[in-house]
Amino acid sequence: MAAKRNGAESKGSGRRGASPRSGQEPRSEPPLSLERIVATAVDLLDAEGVDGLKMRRLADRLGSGAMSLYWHVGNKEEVFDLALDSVLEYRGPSDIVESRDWRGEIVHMLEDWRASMLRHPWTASLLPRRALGPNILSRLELLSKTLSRAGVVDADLNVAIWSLWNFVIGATTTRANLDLSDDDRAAAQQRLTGLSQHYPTIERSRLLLDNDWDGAFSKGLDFLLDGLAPRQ
Amino acid sequence: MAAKRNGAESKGSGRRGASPRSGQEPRSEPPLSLERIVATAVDLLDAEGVDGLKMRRLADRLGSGAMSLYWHVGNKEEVFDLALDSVLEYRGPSDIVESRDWRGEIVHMLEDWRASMLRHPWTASLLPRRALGPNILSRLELLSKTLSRAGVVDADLNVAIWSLWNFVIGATTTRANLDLSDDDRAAAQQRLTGLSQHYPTIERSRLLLDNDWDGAFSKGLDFLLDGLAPRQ
DNA sequence: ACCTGAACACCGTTCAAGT
DNA sequence: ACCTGAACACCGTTCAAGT
Repeated sequence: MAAKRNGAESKGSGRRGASPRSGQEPRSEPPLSLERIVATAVDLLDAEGVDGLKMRRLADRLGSGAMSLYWHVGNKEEVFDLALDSVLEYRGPSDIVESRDWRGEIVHMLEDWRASMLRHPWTASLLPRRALGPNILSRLELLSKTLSRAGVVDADLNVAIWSLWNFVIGATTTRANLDLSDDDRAAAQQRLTGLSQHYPTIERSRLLLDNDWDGAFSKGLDFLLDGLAPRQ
Repeated sequence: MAAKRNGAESKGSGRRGASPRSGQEPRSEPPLSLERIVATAVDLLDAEGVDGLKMRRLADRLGSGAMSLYWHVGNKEEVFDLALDSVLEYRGPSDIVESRDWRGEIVHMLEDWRASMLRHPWTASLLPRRALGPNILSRLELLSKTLSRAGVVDADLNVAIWSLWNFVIGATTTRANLDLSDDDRAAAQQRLTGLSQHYPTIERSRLLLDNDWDGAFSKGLDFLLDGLAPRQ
């Protein structure tokens, strides 16, 4: 309820706070800033996962008191939102002017999307439950534009986008979580072979042991694109 | 690490009837049991969401001391696992003998899957991050069998299953979470229209306002199936 | 075998206060 | 404007102990 913080907008590009004499203090910690907080949060999440991000630990890494964060940030949820979006910035060509190969473009965009998420596995748990930040929206916009230009009619556009979104989200969350713990995999294998009479088909196809995630993603994406916009 | 509990198997099918609406009126609580714990956990999750499940609160509803749960259950994670799987029991025809319409069967299975999850929105956050219980595996087995019978060659089987899995997971998590908070939706709309020059395409297609989730799911599923196994 | 209260080790956040 | 320590209200879980 405190009337203090209101920077919930993330200030768009941030960046304005460049101290005139910046770069003078290699020794001591630079002052707190939204940018530093977000960047450090990403590091922490990379290192310790979703459950590893605690406000006190984050403050520790920043060399500040735990409560100092709350001047820059409303609460922990906001840290999640900002970290998530910051990691999903699209660095590919922001616009494709002459897209002869629209399908290749889409495949590239989605594989980049997936790769960005797998580089930071915690995004898989967060993305589906959080608000969409500007970088995420940019990706959707570009995807949308490319599909539209590729000839997908307006009536099918949203279905196409959500289908691709679903595919990426599902693939990354599954990949990030099923793969993370080897002991779980081993246990699952044990259980499956033990109960192979109950699940003969998926046992035979080695569904849970198949770890060609990359191949499954690109092949599945191909199938989906075949359905969405068959090559003429 | 205590050597006590080991009933991690969930005892097969969970959740059979018993006192339907016996909240906490009668003073004579039945004794604690895994089944009661899981069923009550589901109720609690339905009512309060993932964050609403606390061991103390769960014990309250069961009319027991908070620590009593730990005799039946290893920890909170296990409660999540058991609740999740118990809710995903498939009640459809457990086997399709003469499946003329395999495609219809698959659509039915997946729409039932989605419906089961949306009836308990918290499953959307849990399913991708947890171990696969027997009911989930049964669904995968049946799906696998049907696809195989439909003529999907073994080499494509795993890709097909994971693609459909991805689609269902992505669709339900997105639906459950984006739809949950109306204020978020309003905020997103505001932001989007305010920044419509940045995201003209998705603004024009009203991507974030389109709430025909059911239609998007079945249409998208149709597209995906077209790609996976084109009707001859 | 089953259940329990007290207690520990946290964690997010409020508050009153410093500069 | 920015930062802080002390303190509060939790929460999962251990433990020693009850029946």
